[in-house]
Amino acid sequence: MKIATYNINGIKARLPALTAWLKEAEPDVVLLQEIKSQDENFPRQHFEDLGYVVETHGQKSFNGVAILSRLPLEDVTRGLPGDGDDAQARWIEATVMGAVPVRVCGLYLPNGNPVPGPKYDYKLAWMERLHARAQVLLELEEPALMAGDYNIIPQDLDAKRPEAWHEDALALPTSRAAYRRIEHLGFTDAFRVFSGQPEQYSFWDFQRGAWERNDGIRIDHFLLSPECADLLADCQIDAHMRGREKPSDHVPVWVELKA
DNA sequence: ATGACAATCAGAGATTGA
Repeated sequence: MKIATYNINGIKARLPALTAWLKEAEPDVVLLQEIKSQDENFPRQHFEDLGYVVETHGQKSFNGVAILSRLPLEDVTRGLPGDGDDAQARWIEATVMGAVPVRVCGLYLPNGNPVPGPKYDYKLAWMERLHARAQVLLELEEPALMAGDYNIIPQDLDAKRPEAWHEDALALPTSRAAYRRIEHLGFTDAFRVFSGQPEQYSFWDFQRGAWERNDGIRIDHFLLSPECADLLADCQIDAHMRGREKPSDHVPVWVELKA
């Protein structure tokens, strides 16, 4: 089972690039972030014609997450528990019914800039809720993963110019500690299982020729429960997608599970 | 210190992103 995460930065603008990638990469499941679309405007039929079932959790203009799956989905839920007043669409869950069922959570973690301020407070509060949800998932003792745009640069290794990010919400010690606190509950960063190499990024700014200079950061992650990590066969970043026509600023990251 | 780039909504330019 091949499961991918992809911050597409607008479903409407990314339809050609996403469609081409689906046909090339043939993922079974795709967790999408920043669809920037309301549910009723999402091009559902387009993906159904390609063989995917579609579940969305959208909002107008900003944020929004979705799941595309070639396998049946069960028990779909929307919204990260812990704040019924949270109007931002950043979390969707479903169980993928493969040979081994896998609970998948697609997430778009708040950016948090500028620091300090209400946006950073929201980021930290959201990560506290994520920690609580992660604990519940672990207690199930079943294959589960949380994947998406975490807006966290876990280590200096994950940035071309780490010093440029040290005061930023993506890499502040407080941000990194909140991420590690979740990881250390017992989750595995799937990408680092296979590669300790530097210069492996999932995001490059549109500005200043960042892609051409490989001036990137690794902020799109897969965290796997122990039962899911036992199924892990591969994890790769499809960096080449950043060089395509009308690319997103993020590229797909995927895992292969023996499930 | 600022802007550069892109997407959205709207129908110009502000807002958001990382």
